[in-house]
Amino acid sequence: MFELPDGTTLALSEGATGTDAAAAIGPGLARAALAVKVGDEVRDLARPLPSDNGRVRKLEVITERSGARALELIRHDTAHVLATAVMELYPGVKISIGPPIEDGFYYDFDFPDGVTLSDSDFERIEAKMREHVDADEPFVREDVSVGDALARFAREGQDYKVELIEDLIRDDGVETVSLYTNGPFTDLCRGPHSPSTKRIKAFKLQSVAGAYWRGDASKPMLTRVYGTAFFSAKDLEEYLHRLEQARARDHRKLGRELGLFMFSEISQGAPFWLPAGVVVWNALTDLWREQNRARGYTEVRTPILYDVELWKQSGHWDKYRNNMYFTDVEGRQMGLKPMNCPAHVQIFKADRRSYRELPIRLAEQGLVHRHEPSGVLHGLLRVRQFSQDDAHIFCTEAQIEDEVLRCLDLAYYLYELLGFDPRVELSTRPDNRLGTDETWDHAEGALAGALRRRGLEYDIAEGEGTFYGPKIDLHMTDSIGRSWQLGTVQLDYMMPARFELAYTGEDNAEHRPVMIHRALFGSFERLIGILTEHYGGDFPLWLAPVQAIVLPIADRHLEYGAGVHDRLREQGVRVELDERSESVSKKVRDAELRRIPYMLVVGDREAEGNVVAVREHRVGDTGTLTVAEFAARIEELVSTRAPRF
RNA sequence: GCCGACGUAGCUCAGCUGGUAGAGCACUUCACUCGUAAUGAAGGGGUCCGGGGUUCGAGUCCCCGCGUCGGCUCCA
Repeated sequence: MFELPDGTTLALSEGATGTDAAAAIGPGLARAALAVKVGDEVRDLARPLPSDNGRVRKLEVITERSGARALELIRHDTAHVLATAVMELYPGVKISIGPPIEDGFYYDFDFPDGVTLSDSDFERIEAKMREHVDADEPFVREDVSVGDALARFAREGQDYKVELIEDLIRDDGVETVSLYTNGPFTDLCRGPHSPSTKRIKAFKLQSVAGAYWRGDASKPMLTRVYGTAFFSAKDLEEYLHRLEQARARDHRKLGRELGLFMFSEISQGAPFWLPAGVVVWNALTDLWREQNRARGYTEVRTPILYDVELWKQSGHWDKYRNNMYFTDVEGRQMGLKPMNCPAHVQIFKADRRSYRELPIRLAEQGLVHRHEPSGVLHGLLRVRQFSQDDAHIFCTEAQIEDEVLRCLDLAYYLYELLGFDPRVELSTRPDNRLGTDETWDHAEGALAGALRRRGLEYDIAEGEGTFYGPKIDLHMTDSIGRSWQLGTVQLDYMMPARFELAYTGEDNAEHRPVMIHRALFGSFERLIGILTEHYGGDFPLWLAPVQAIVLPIADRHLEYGAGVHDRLREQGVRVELDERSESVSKKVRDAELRRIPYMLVVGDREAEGNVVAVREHRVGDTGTLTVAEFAARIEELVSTRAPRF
């Protein structure tokens, strides 16, 4: 017995297939069917349904309308068709794996020596793929013994498939594997697939990239082809259009257009902050400083260059040396700090500490240098030199959960202000770790407890904690869907031990404090990158590099305009005056393109009435105000850090 | 770091199979003095990423660097 989504039940004879089920429900559904979902498992239509063993199981027929599940099916189909075409066009190519992924699929190939692929080859490959789609070739599943499968792929020289099967035998003890054949192509594949290639209505190859076999940098590099597929050309077009629009929000493009920052070959991975970018930075610094002060942090500043002895003691020499920069100073080896923690530890150690002082919360806009591999640099989001909104909290074991909760409160205060909705991750003990299980139990419990008290939903990243403690990470997504870590709250038992930190307890005995490492913006660089994309360049007034621009209509209005400009500047408004002898339309257009929130048009009427005509960015004319009224409005929006004007 | 693509004026880009560089925007000057997304004209501006090589001749072909982009790996 099967229960259908509408709650009705369906009885089928033993051995009935997915096709039979769809047909039993209705002929239209049978035609539209791509696969069936029984329980949580999606299966080929042609396969007999699993025996119900007398239980009622949920059954759903997957069609084009089934959303992500259906798209995943035909994207996986398309990956097979891609491999089919590549095998035909490039004899001797070895295939590896080709799964569906978010928004598309990929297939990894190992081309014969001397053969490379570029996107200029896509047209030819797509044409060949189209032939197979048009040919309406069924996907035929066949379950074979691992012996037969191994023999087959070994004979064909498909080494990667052989390796995959050998691993399946070794790790999972499988005795049979499934093969799927479409047209001339047979692949080792778990399935499921739709009935035939004809179900792929629209597809496109998108990019080619290198990818290590099994994601292991010591293994051969394969050629990965990315593509996507949809049920209609219209859906594909819309998707490509969305991608294009997302690229318009790219912070690297906006950063140049808005004069926020620049890069130079002469210092790879290190942003040059331009005047407009510094305004944004400083506005964020004001927020950071204000909130730190309000929440019991004290601000410090520490050096960036230290004797390597410090890094040996902290463990960075062992664990992080490859990412650090070193230099010789009069024969002494020095290293630039990649993190601020050992510096803050020095401050903690500089005095005898009492339990009465704890928690001690040291905050710093700390400039750190990390030697990131050149291939991973990415605008402001991955750089080699950056300023963290760092803080280290030295506290007792008993204070941990409250302190972590305070960190989360601050994080969410900031994130809500910025309009962020982060993904939260709790990373637990890794295999390679310091400390006892009891310590880890307590540490993980404290983090989870704080998350629970805050009512946050979170993913658990098993084993992804640092070797010195578990952590909570807050992630945001950029304009092209990549996830970046902004905030982090980490518990650390190791650093206090390595530096023999101690405080005198109520019992007059020495105790070891616990350290909490905490950065909520992550870094100002990454934050501004994400913020730029988040706002699409339209910064809220409190962050906008230029908040208003005065646009005189004709040269004879320059004097009045200059007066308006000066009065606003005295009120603390970041204001400019467009003195060019251009048309109003031109001045408005340029101000709109610069995303300036307010344009103040002044002509005869305004000069006469001692007012300004206010045009709001992306809104248009909003009427006339006196300069004082306008300044008050700005002041209100800035002081409340209003999300949008 | 690895794989691939790319690198032409400040920006965005054109430059067929080799015959010593071009557009739009921006900039400067002049004219226009304008009421809410481009007024017109003239002008200036380029070691074609750098270094080798092939060739009578290289922006164009080859090699080596550097950088950027997309992935992969990495990411306190």
